[in-house]
Amino acid sequence: MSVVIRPKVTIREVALASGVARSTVSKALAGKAYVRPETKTRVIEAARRLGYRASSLARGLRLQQTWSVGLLLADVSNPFFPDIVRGIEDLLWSREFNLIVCNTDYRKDKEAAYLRHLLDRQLDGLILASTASDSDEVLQLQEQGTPFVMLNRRHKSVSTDYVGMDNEGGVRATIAHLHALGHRRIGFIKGRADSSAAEERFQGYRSAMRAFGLSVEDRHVTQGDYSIESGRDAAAHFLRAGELPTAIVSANDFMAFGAMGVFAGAGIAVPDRISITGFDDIFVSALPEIDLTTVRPNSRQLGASAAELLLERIASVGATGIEAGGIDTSEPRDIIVPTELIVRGTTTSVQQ
Amino acid sequence: MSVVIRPKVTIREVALASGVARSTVSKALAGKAYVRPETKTRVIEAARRLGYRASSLARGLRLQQTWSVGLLLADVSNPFFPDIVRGIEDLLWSREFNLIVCNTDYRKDKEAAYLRHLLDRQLDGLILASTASDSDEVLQLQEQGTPFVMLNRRHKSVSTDYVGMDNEGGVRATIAHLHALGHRRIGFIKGRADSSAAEERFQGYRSAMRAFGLSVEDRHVTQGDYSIESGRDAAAHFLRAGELPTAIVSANDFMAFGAMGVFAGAGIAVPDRISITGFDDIFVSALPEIDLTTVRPNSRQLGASAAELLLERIASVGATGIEAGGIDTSEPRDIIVPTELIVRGTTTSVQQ
DNA sequence: TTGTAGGCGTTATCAG
DNA sequence: CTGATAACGCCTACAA
Repeated sequence: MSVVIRPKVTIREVALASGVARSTVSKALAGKAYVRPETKTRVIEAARRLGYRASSLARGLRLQQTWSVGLLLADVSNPFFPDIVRGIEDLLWSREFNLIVCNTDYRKDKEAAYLRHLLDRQLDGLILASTASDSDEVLQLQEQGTPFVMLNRRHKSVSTDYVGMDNEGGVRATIAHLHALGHRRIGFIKGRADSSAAEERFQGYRSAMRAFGLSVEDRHVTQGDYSIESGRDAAAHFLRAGELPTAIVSANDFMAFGAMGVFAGAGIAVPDRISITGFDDIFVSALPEIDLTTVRPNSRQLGASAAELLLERIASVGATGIEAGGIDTSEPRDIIVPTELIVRGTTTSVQQ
Repeated sequence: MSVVIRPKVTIREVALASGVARSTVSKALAGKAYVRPETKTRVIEAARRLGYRASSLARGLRLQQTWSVGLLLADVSNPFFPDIVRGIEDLLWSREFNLIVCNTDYRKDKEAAYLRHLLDRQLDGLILASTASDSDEVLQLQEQGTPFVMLNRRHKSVSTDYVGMDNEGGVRATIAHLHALGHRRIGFIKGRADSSAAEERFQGYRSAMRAFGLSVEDRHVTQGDYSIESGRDAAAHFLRAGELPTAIVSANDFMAFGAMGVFAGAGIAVPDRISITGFDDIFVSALPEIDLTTVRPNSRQLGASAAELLLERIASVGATGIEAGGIDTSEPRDIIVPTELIVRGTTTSVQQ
C-alpha cells in the first residue's frame, strides 16, 4: 500500500486559502500586531481547516531559538536522577520547552563531546548535573553567554547560577536526631571525592559534631564513592577499626545499604547494635525490608527549580539581546532546596 | 562586566576566509563532491581556525530533519524506565541523534498534547512506550508516515514496528523453576489491565501451568496494577482466599515487594512458607535485604533495540523519499528481547 | 572543479 | 491595517 503523503501545510497555503499575504497570516496567528478582526478570524479559520502548524524549525532559524534545553547528567539509570529529571521535565513541559537528556558517565571526554554537540543544536540553555567541578567547558559557556545552570555541583573557580539541596542542613538534622537518641560515637561515610555535594554533607557532619561537642575521630570517617560496594567496604573498615561507632551516617542511601548488608552478615543487628542513616531517600529506602532513616532532598522540586531558574535566565538573556552586543550581566543566583529528615527503622536509641 | 558576544560564525565567514564560495565550503566540509584537495584543505583549515560549526537548525530546515527522536513514556521516575531510557540514549548518541524525553503519566490527554507538540518539532521519529493500546493517535502517525516504534505495548488493531521483551518466556521459566522445586499450587498477581505486556505475562503463567498439568484456580489469580500497594492488596486477598498457594508469581517486582511485606507482617516466612517471584529485576531486587527471585528483561538492550529499529525505519523512509510521494512500505518488524530468570532467595523447595 | 541562484518556512521591518 | 521584501544559515541543482 503506497499511501500518498499530504505534505505538511505551510503558512503559504493558509495565506492562499484566506486571501492574504503570508506576513499577515503570521501576524494574525501570533496576535501581536494590528490585524482587522475580520481578517484575523478568517485566517484563523483557514489555518484550523487546513490543520496548519507552524514549523518550529523555520521559526527557530528565524528567531534563533529552539525551545529546547539540554540536561547533562551522569546516568539516568542511577536512581538518584530520575526524580530530578522528572521535576525538570514537568516544569519545561508547562512552558512548552523540550528536554534533551544526555548521559555522560562522569567521563570528561563524553561530556565535552556532548557539549559541542548540543551547542551545534543551538539549544536555548543547559542544565549541568554531571560536570566535573573544574571543567574548562563551563568557563567557555560562561564567556560565550550560553545560559546554563549548575545542578548539585558547583564549579570550583567560577561563580554561576546554582541550584542545590541543603546538604549540610540534612546531615546536621541527622546528627541532631542521633544525638537526641543518645548516640555519641557517630561515624561517617563520605561520598565521591570530586563532588561538591559530598563535600557539603561531610561539612554538615563536622559542624554538627562540633556543635554537640562530639569529637570527629579519623577512624570513624571513611571515604566512599556513593556505590553500594563502597558502602560494604566502609562497613568492613569500621569492623576492623576497633571500637565500633554506635551510629553511622552515610553520605547517600546506596552506601548505607551496603553497610547494612555487611553488618547484618557479621551478626551486628541494625539498629539494635548500630544505627545507620542515609541521604537521598531513593524509593527503596521506604520499603519495609529496608526502612532506612534518611534525608529526603525533594528531588522533583530540585529539578523544577533548576529548570525555572534556567528559563528565567534564558528570558533575561533574550531581553538584554545578544544582538545588542551584551549578555545578561545580572548576578548569578543561588537556590538551595530544603531537605527533610525521614526517620524510619534503622535508627534507635543507643543501647547500654 | 559586559562581555561582547562574538556572533556565531557561519559558513559565510569560512567562505570569505578561505576565498571560495559558500557552496564550495559546504562541499568541502561534507566531503561528498569533487573539490580540489588543495582547496579542500584550505577550507577545512579556515573552518577549524574560525571554530565553524554548522547550524543544525539551518541544515535541518533545508534537509527537513532534526536528528532528534522523542520518547513518550509514563514516568521516568518509575524504576522500570530509566534503564530503557539509558539504552535508547546510548544508541542514539552513537549515531549522533538526540533524545527528547516526555512523561505522560498514562494520561491520554497529555499524551495527545505531547504528540502534537513533537510533530510541530518535526522530530525524525518517535518511541512510544506509554501509549494506550487503543490510541487513535497511533493510527494517525501511521497514516501520516511518521516513523515510530512501539515499546512494550502493542496497539490493539494496527500492526506496527514493535520491540518488547519475552514476557511469556520469562514467566514460563519462572513456573518451571518453581515446579522443579516441587511447587504445585502457584498463584499469580496480574499487572495493569490495559497493558499488553501484563497480558503476555499472564498468558505465560497459564500456558506454563497447563504444560505442567497444573490447574489455574480463580482464587489463586488476582488483579494488580503494578504498584507496591496493589501487591499488598493481592497478598491480603490470598490470605483471605482459603488455602494459601505455596508460591506466588507476581507480574512485576513492585507487587512482589508489597506482597512480601504483608506476608512478613502476617508471620508467614518467605520463602520457607511461601515462595515469591517478580518480574523486571529492578536494582533493588538484588539487595540482600530483598533478594528477590525475578525475571530480568535486559532493559538496556530493549531500549537500544527500539532505538535501532527506529533509526532503520527513519533511514528507509528517507530512502523511499517522502517527497517522492510514497512512504516506507516495508513490513512492520517485531523484535523480542529475551528475558532471563534470576534465582535468588525468595524461592525455595516446597516444605512438606 | 567552482560559483550562482534558489529555496527550506518563518517573522520583522518598512512602505503603502 | 496589509503586503512586499529580506533574512535566519544551509544545501543542491545547474551553469560556468
